[in-house]
Amino acid sequence: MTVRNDEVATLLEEFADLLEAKDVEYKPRAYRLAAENVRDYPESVADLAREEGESGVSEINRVGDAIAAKIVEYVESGEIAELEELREELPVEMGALTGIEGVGPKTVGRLYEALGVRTLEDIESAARAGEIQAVKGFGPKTEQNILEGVAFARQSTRRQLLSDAYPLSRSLLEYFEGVEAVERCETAGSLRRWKPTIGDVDVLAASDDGEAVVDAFREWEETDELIEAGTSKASVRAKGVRVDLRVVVPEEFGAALQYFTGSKDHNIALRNYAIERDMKINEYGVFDVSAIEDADAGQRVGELVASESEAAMYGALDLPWIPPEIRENRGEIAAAADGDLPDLVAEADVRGDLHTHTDASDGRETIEGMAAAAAERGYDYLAVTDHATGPGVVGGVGLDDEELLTHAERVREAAADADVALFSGVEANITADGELSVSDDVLAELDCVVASPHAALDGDGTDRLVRAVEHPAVDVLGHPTGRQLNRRAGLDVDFERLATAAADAGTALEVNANPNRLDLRGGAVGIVVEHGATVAVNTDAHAPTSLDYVTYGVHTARRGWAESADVLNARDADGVRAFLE
DNA sequence: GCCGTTTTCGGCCCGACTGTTTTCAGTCG
Repeated sequence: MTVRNDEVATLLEEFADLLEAKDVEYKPRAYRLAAENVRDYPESVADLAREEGESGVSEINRVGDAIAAKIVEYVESGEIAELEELREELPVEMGALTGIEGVGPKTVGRLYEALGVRTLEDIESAARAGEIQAVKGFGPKTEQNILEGVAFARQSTRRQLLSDAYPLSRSLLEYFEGVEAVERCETAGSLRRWKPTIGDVDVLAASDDGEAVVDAFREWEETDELIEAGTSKASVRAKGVRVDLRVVVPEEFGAALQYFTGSKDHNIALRNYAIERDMKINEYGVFDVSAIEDADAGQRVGELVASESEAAMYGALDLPWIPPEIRENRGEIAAAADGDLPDLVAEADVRGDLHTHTDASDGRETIEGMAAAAAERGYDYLAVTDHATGPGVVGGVGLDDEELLTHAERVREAAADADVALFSGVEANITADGELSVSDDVLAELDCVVASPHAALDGDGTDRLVRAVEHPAVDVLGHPTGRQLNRRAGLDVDFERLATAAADAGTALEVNANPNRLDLRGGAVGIVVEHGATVAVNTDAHAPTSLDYVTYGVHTARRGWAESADVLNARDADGVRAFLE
């Protein structure tokens, strides 16, 4: 059994919550920090535990001897004795209960002590019975808020996909354009960094009249429910997504935008970079504190150097502006200081799509319709890669060998009248052993062969995927891990090995831009690019509108530091033809 | 429980908001 990093991290977070509920000091924070670093650790922590034991695991940042021992214990035995004891002492469904807005570990602990509340059902019936407001420290408002929060917590434990959060943020920004009190506004937070899933939407507005902006926010047509509102910040629920607004004065907009975009790790590293240069950076600006004795004496201590724009904020530290997608403290500050920031691929660089479907398999549009949609986007070419039959794709959806050849002929006929170059192709299935579901002589007849895993999507997939990229007919490895956000984790993959094999074989690795997939993810793109392999940003579109997903794919590739030269479909048609041959 | 050009013990980010509290605790980002 493989133990995933996020599984270990979740256990450590439960540890933290249980300790916090018991009013233990400082340890909860230690467990949470360790959990974050375990979750972000680039390799399998379980493998590390098995191969190098406690000393290896304690090499992870913020993981010391005690937590390392617990991780090893979990990997070896499947449980942690001390966590089991804590669970017995406080037998509550911690994750579910803290999912209620406004309910944290301490509240859970107190309600368990006072009322024996263990589950969402318990807390709901206690609230209905009026028992909660009778507990010291709780009142009718809190009880009512819990009651309202329970219903939402039941259905919404998931993180939002970009395809939910991004359009919502655009809608709010457009609305604010018409609000007089708003001078400027911008998305911040993980959405601006284009993380594949979003906890909530953060929007920042510049105004000298915070109350007017908050009032307008409350009247936004998408607002379903007000969560809280003050004079400088407010939160609402809109289409099931939490939207947080902050209002700052225009002079400090850049500082606030930088601060609230994060990531937290990037900001900590940047703060330290500033301190080393006798500067101080926070959400109000960059300050020169070289002449100040106590730089911690206040929020705006020292001589203000920059605050109005983000570029000026970085410029005050002698750094070029760093694109939000790479603000993850993965070396971007050093690269910026050295003048080595990548020239990231842009959406306008994309010249075509190499993984699309038509009504010949499970798409909803004809070859001609998809070609017209590609032309309308200004593309130079489109590959028609309908499903082949095979593991994970049933006959009736996928095409067999004979149907593939007929379909390729129809693509060639359509190409004569199309305003873009058309490549005939297929999305073949990769079997559990790494073989393809289409015969070699059929593959040889097609311009563009995408090979993707559609079945047996768990366990280590490296051997199988390496075999597929080394197949001479394969041009693109489609959605390599097969993950689906909020649904399944997909294959475990040694991306270094896969990237090396792909670079040697001249096969591109896909960033599938479908917002349910985003596979490869940004971190994997970084490894792929570093090892010299080529990336293809494809939408896997099953209808013309899905070609728009390219936005999500490009920003995911940018999270992996991909430049235009790394991206196959940023080349012109001849360049792509040369690669496919 | 973790960590150290504040280094082996003594600290651990912090401000806004809400609700309950008569001066503050819990949650959230």
